Amino acid sequence: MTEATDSTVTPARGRPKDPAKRAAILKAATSLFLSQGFAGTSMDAIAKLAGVSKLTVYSHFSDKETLFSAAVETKCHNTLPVPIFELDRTQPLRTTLTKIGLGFLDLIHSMESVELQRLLNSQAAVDPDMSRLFFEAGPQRTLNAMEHLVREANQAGLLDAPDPKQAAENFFSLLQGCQHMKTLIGYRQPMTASEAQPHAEQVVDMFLRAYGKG
Amino acid sequence: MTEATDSTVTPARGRPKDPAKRAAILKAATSLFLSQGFAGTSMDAIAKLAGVSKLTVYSHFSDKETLFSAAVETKCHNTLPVPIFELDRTQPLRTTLTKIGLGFLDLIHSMESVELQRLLNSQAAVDPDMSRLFFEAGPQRTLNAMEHLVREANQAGLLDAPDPKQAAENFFSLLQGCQHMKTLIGYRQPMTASEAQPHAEQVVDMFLRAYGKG
DNA sequence: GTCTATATAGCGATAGAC
DNA sequence: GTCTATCGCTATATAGAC
Repeated sequence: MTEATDSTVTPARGRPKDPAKRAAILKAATSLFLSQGFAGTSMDAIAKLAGVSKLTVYSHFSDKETLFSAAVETKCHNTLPVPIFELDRTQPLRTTLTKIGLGFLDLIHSMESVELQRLLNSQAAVDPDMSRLFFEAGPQRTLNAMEHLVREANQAGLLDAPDPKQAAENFFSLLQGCQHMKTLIGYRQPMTASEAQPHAEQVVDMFLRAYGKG
Repeated sequence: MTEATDSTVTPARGRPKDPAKRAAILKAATSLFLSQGFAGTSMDAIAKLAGVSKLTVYSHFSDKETLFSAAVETKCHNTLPVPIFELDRTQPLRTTLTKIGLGFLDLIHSMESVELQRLLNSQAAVDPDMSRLFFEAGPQRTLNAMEHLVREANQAGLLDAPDPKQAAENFFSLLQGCQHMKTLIGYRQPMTASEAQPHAEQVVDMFLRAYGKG
């Protein structure tokens, strides 16, 4: 604050403080919080992994909760790329849905997503804001895109789903299945690509049996 | 488990140790672990809630992990009453399925179940055995019973589900829906009875559209 | 066998030197 | 602005009296 180096060319104006250390801290914190949980991660461990001293950590983030929030935010934007949800009328609907399904399975069975959801679950009671952040940045957008696709398919005469929003939820619920719950509680390994294919096909099959234009 | 009460008539012989204190400790531990998590629960808090001293706790359970395991085991036998899965041919299948669905929703949205699953999620990486215990004692039995019912319904000509096991999983996956995930991460309150009714009906509707005969 | 009091260790957060 | 050394607190687990 007392300072100098006023009219220099260097961007180190006023209080340059953080070059890339902040990023290193955030990266280390994210990794540890996801794998060890909130209580299981110490500020010392974060500092050590980031290659800085603990006080440097505190100079960037006032306390552990603040750092935790920042770390989770950086991982909250898991979502399917919107282009997947474009209804391509040159392809059969079944193909489009299967492709969406595979993308979704790949996303939710990534170590990243699994650990993030475990973390949110464990902090659900204490950090409801974080859950809101996550859900609206990720799942909600995916659900909206799917609902939009169902509406288009209805209008195109490809589907007969009276409640598109509900149909979208049902689609992803089926994709999650029991497998995802088993994975979250550690009873099974995340689904592999070769397992995902038949599962997605089976889900699309049921979905079309229920909502397909008959 | 390593107990004795050897060949004496008087229960106070030798080392009677635990009258009902063990039960009190387990009850307190279960309550705290479920609501506060593993790291968030101290042995002091358990002792205080159980109304005994901390050393008494340690005399019954060698360490915190052991107590944790024992506490979780006592809560792992949540399952749907099997009688619900009896196929009553005097009632429409839709009615039976809706009843099962409502029972399932009531179970998984109970505070007890929600907290247990959050706990298992947070300890998934460190306690895989516990997840196995839970899944096989609870969800697996429910799934088996449902699969059996689907098989019966197939034979009775009420359903046309080529893969009964898969159909059973799909049924419960639909019931869980997105709502349950939102509840787990703390984004929504558990589903109430008045919300459960239309949801169950909607699920049964889709299920019968997909697997119903004709 | 059970309780009060305590040893030991680890974590979050801070004070002072470069 | 960054690092080393440390305070204060809490929690697990134990030692000694009734």
